[in-house]
Amino acid sequence: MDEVDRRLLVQLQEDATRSYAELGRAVGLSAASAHDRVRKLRERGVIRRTTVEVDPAAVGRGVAAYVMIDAGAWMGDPPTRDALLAIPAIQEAHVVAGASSLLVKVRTATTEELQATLRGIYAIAGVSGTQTVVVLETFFERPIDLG
Amino acid sequence: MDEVDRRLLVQLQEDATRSYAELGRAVGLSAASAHDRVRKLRERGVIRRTTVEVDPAAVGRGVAAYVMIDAGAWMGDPPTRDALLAIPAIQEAHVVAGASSLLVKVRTATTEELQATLRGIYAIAGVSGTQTVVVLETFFERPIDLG
DNA sequence: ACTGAAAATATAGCCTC
DNA sequence: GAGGCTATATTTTCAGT
Repeated sequence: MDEVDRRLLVQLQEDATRSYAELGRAVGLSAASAHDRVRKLRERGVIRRTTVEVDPAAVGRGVAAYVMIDAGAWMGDPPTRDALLAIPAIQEAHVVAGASSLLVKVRTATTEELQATLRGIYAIAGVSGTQTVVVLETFFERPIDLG
Repeated sequence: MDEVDRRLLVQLQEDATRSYAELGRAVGLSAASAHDRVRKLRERGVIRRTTVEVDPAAVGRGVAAYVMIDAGAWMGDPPTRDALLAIPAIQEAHVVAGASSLLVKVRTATTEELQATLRGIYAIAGVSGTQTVVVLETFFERPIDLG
């Protein structure tokens, strides 16, 4: 993970369709060497995967919300994780420090579906309460800053 | 946006390095037709961009936190957006409904840097308070469910 | 890490339904 | 308008150095 790797990651976060020739040019390497670097970044797990960012509204997932989950007991264990994974509308789940125990990000088509998702969350063992923050507008979402 | 498009998006969200031949096979189309569909999805903005997911810890951004920002006045306007954009550690920013006005996701190397970021947030016009939720462990982060 | 060649893939033009 | 076929241009990938 030297400066060259970091610059390759910046390029790929911006646009992962760039050719290795182009990547090499951007960081001062041949296409083959750039390719080699990127391959190693993948192998080491620094690059977890290559994916496409989809417009949520365009695929009927226009409602986003963050749900903070309160618990009577510790919920930071695999059974909780699996229970959350089983709810498709939950896009992210984190164990957090603070007033609540867990924080999840939910994406649904409608507020009715959001309500159904909350019902599903309450059904998980240990959940004693939730606070929901509905997203009105997303200002921006961007890659990790590697400056 | 028919069923075929949705299946293409599922494939690409999983792994955007898949060849068009492979994509075509997965949805029952020729490589050329699959390519055509994907091109149109990009043109229409359904696919916003192709990117790589980077392991935050591997690039020295191991600390994640959500910050709820309280405001005395309405902060859902472009000047606020620009002020948040100017803080590199802020990865996402949303205007939300609830007790707070804004919710941002922050990624830093250390808790000291998190503190500095909070200082930066307090410096924005209109901010009257914050509540920070520090991520202890991320259970999972996954693509939008297109089922 | 670079060069050069081989294999795989992406892309464009044209045709058909 | 959408899919499919063919041919060409790029790109990836793998030697060897």
